[in-house]
Amino acid sequence: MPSAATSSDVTGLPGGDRFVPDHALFALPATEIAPLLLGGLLTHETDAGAVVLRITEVEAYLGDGTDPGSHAFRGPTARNRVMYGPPGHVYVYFSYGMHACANIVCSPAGAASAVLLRAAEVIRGEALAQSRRGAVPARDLARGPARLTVAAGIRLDENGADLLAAPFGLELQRRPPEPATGPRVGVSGLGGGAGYPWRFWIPGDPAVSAYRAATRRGARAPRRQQPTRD
DNA sequence: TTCCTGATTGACT
DNA sequence: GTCAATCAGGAAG
Repeated sequence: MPSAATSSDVTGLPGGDRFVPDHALFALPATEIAPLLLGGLLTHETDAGAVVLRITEVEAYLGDGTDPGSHAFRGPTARNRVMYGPPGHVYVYFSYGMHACANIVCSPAGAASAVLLRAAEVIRGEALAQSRRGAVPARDLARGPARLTVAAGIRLDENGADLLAAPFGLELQRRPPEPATGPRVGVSGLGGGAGYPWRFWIPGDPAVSAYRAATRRGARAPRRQQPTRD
């Protein structure tokens, strides 16, 4: 169990038996860290103010070469180098040409495991999150990995930042809720399906993203061709 | 160097 | 339910 003994209450929110984890906790494998994050409070502060999220859904990705769904499956690259760094830091990556998604680096440095933050509930800074996300229902503000980063104001240039130091902050529940588990969302091939039930969420929580299996886009319109001159 | 794929989302039918 | 937007990473040649 983590050594942090007292709840310094970085969020100032009342209630809950919570503690501030230290970096040593994140040296555990991602599959062990992931369920511990459920119900935890993630704070991110910018000049515009702070947003506090209650984490409702996460996914674990291993970097030991056995997880084909992991960005680290093929070894270190410029993009995933943060995954190979010290645990307890934030790995933010650019996805689908338009979205940023946030992970927490787990396991000892070099192991390249991470936990993807898939969904959360905004419990403080709702107006700020609304200003970033537009007029959407409160439960949808951070329901989805890209939505979560937008609502919290997490930027790509914060890739590699320490999750346990400003502008971030994290409090975990001493007794996290019993998680539901299932296949990871959008992970195709061997990395998805029942063989990798490393998606964890709070059962019945409205701020959990909908499951979407990996989709292949074989029927998509032809890609833009180089213009032909004639 | 070229081309395809993807840990997504929101608009549209 | 389907589909397009958009770009970095990585495989293939």
